[in-house]
Amino acid sequence: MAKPMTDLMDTPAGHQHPLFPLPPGRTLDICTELHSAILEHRLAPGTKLSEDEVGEIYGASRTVVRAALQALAHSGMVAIEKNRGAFVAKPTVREAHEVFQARALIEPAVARMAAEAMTIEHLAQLKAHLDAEHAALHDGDMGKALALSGNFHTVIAEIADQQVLTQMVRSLISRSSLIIALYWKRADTACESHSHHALLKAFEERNGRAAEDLQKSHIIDLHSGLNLKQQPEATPSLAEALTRRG
Amino acid sequence: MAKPMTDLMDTPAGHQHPLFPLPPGRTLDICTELHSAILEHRLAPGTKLSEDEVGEIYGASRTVVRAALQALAHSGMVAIEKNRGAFVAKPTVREAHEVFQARALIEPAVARMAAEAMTIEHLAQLKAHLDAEHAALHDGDMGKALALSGNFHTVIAEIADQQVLTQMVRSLISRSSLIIALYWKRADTACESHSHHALLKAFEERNGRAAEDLQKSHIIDLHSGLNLKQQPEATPSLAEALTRRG
DNA sequence: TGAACAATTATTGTATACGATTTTAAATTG
DNA sequence: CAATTTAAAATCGTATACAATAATTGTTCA
Repeated sequence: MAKPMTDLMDTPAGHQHPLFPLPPGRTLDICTELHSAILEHRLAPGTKLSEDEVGEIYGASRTVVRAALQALAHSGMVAIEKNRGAFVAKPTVREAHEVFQARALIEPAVARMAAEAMTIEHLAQLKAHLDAEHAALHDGDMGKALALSGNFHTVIAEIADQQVLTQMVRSLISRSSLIIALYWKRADTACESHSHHALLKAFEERNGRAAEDLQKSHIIDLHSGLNLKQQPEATPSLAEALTRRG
Repeated sequence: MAKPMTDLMDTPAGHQHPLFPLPPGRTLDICTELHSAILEHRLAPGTKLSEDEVGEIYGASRTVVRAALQALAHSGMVAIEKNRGAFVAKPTVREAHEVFQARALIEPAVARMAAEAMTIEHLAQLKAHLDAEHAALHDGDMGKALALSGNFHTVIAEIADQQVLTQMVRSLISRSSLIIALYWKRADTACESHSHHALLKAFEERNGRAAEDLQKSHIIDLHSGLNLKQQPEATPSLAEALTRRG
């Protein structure tokens, strides 16, 4: 099944990062760093990302920080407002619905493709992922566990060997992390683990149809675990002030 | 059916362009301009986009041009290579397949949603679109006709009132334009018109299922109209040299 | 006391300058 | 004459400086 098409990217710009269309450099480093921080819920939605501040933290000039922030804006993780600056994005209720509707459309199909392309190495990779997630949960590192949980979905897309869809899934997962930070109502974050293990079982059996159905149910379940009846915060300015100078 | 949810974007950064997450300004202007030029096949894939050159054309500094080029890179229309500069993207055969696979997955579902949300005004909008396309074709303005043909798909996504999916469709359509520029083998570009008219009929009948099926067939047909057996050009350097100093 | 207004501060938008890298072309040599 | 080396030119990566805009603070007046 594994065709000799080993090179993933034979475009002239084949050296750039899969997550951001940027050449290697400090710009990409800052992107990756901020991206991880957001995925691990170390940066709350609405947090101001001052160019000077970020630049001082990472020892970079405003020029490169600006490029990083704009890159994150294109991924939907950062909102840039004219003459006001960049903020960690705060998805609306509507966007939350749309993101999970899109996931329910795309990810089941991707899971089916992944099941058909699954190799022993891929299965081991997914198992390691679940183990790492379990370990993080055991250590009480909720942020890391959540980031790994989201990354599980991205890895599935990578296994499906569909770069275009992988990029879409990545963006949707990242935004889902912000949505969960704002709207998650359940206390049990470990419930995901069950779905992921079930998915793994379908993958082991190379059962594309089962993987598709499980993934669809899983995403609908995640969607239903959100409290999307109200705005995220009644007093956003106050909360922002508190989170600002924690 | 038309709910009172009139505001499309109630996020704090609600003033930015739907196509690029950029605040209004010259950066967005240059983005829009280059984007149109690429969609109308006035800029060929592989064309070098020198920062100085573009900046001189639009009377802007390199700073703003860079931001525009990076924005286009995030949409997949431009490839940036380290220390070499920006080029109009040249999708590979693999990417061409993936883009149309993604379209075949997403756009039929979007068409179904659009059919369910269709109003009289939307139908008039779509009709006007087809008329404009027909007029452009009659005037021999192939580039404009092609851009309008692609835009037809985007408008459907807008009617479906799904911003997240609309952004994805937009990106896929833009890349499709580049793919068609490189790999299209049929001479009859007007054949699309038939499919679009058939879609319009399904929309008029508010037949979601029919719209979904028609859209899927249409995209598969477009995919099959590509010559994806070979690399786009045997002597790319020559062609690039010609387009460079036209 | 509270609201409206004005001056200050801080932050972003843009332009320009300098260093690093690549490309191109000329010059040299076998 | 062709291939290689070397030097020049062009282009990009980054930093910094200045201008424009928004936020803040302090003041004044009702």
